[in-house]
Amino acid sequence: MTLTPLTPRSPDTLSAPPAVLHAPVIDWFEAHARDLPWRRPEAGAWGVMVSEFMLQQTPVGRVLPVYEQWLARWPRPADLAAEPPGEAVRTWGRLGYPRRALRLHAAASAITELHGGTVPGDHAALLALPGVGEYTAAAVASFAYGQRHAVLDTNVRRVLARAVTGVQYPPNATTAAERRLARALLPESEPVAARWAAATMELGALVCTARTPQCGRCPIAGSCAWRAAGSPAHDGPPRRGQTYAGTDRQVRGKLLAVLREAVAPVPQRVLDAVWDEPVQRARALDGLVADGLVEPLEDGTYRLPLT
DNA sequence: CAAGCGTGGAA
DNA sequence: TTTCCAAGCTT
Repeated sequence: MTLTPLTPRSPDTLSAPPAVLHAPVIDWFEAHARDLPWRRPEAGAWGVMVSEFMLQQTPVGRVLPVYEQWLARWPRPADLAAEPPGEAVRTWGRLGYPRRALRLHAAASAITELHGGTVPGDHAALLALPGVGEYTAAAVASFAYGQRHAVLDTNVRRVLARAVTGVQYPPNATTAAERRLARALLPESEPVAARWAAATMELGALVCTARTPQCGRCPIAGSCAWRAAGSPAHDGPPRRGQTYAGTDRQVRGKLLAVLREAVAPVPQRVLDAVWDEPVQRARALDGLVADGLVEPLEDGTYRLPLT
């Protein structure tokens, strides 16, 4: 089989969607997909949704144990909705970005009240749920309900940037051009499109990785525009890195860690011990309260929210 | 639309 | 050691 390298071009000029990509990527997926619990049929739409929340900016390996605990304790949205949001925050553990736990709890409540306890399959209804954005709505509709959507996560964006556009990395923020390209590449058949979405994501996660892509194991290396161009290094402004040490985020993390472990309301002085700079400490705590992650009590103690 | 939001593993 | 980065969302 001869693969013709794709030359860099805009989606507007795609005379025909390069279906040459579909079969190799999907075949590779059939052979190499990881056996993840949220991909098994018994996960259901709720399992898929829980996994998508947890996987927002958190690696698979750290999600796995918490996912299992979560589904065992709250097998349906209504089970979670019946408990205080603080229990969601506590069970979230150290996955990071704990507002996601709060939003997942709020989403479970909305699903219970507005959708009879069943995760909606409608893209717009999904998008209306707390914590569900463009990516997560498409992912749930596609993975749980087999629908045809452009599922644009960081993995897919990187695969398309390289294989089709011919650059090492996608832009910092998702662009209209990327959405157009992803839509143009979507297989016509609904089930094939759903498979394609999962397959491109997995290819980005396992082979077409950010740092050291394993091109030797890539099913479309022969038609990759980036390789055809000589694998040029990223050109442009450096990708925005995140600092952490000394930030409010770090302080928030320390404060919340204390509250997660506590079985009773925590006195102010215990929280004061986690950070010595009082202005930043107060700002961080205020922020947690404002976010609804922490509940201040009349007596000056704090706990995870009951409401 | 850029900034803010956690955490830990790997290079 | 430092830096990068991991299935984003909200404001």
